[in-house]
Amino acid sequence: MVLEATSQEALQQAIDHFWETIPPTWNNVRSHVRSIATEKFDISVEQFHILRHVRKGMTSVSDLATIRQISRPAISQAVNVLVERGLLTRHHSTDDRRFVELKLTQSGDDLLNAVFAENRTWMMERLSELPSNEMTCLMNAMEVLKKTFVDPES
Amino acid sequence: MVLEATSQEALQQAIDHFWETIPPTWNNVRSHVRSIATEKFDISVEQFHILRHVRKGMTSVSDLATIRQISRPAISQAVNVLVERGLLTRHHSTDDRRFVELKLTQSGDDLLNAVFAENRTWMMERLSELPSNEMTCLMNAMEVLKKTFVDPES
DNA sequence: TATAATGTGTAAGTTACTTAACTATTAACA
DNA sequence: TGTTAATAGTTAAGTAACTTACACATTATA
Repeated sequence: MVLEATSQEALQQAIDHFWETIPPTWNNVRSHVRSIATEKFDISVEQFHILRHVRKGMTSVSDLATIRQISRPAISQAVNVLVERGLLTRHHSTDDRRFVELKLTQSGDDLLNAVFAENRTWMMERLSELPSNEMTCLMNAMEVLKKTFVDPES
Repeated sequence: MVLEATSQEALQQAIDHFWETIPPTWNNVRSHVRSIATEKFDISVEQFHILRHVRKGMTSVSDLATIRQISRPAISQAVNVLVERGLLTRHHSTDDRRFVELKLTQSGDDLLNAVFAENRTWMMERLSELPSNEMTCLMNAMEVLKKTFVDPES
């Protein structure tokens, strides 16, 4: 026996909840990251995302453009700034010389750590107030969200 | 007896999950909305958010600026475009003539309905595949997220 | 080996944002 | 009550980040 399908009404309600929750949640977290990134380190949120993805192993301009949903030239220009600031290095791949491999410098890595550390403090202040059952619920829901809206594509 | 506090490790893991899930999820949904809004209706995602918030009762430029985290002039300029396109009307409040009350026109309302309808189809395709227990989990988690990152402020 | 495809960068133009300064209206208060 | 301060919004000017179109280098393909 399979689990019964969710009703149309419940689905609609879930979509409403999504719209009331996800955009403002991300907007608030993003805002906090922006204030750290711009005020303390003078980089944009987009530049922060690029550093973050490079550290996660996404080292090509094209991949970054795909995942960030902006054009390759836009990534290239943002990378220019990051290279000029000594946060990132470019060098041509030895396998395929068309590829430019991006790599964090030490200070790029430090900057990322510093931003994440400040953000962690901020988020922990909020998350630590949750009872453990709600935390478990949250963790499971993240997996569900990822499976539903992230993994299927790209 | 109170529920025990979440450990530091679990909190850190929750934050990691958040970063792996919420930004790409919202980015993908936003992307889909953008493709509908720009290709079919020639408005930006920001303009869509303005229409959405006005319909929800947020009728002043200042409130929109606060919730969207952009400057009042930026909202004012976006509203100009929406008024020129006949999607929104401005008129001075009778209570306090400094206030400009924004209101959706019929075609603004229609546009919003059309965008939401297309988005609903897209999201339902994905959400309908979830078993009901995961759906329940998702709904609960949205409440938790909202309480944690949205309601405390603003 | 010529041609197409791919990955990236450059150039020019557009758009959406910012801050500063302005108008109109209301509130505070001596 | 009249003057000053505060608030809501817009206008103006400048900037930053994006876009498309094109160019270049390298690799795959026929």
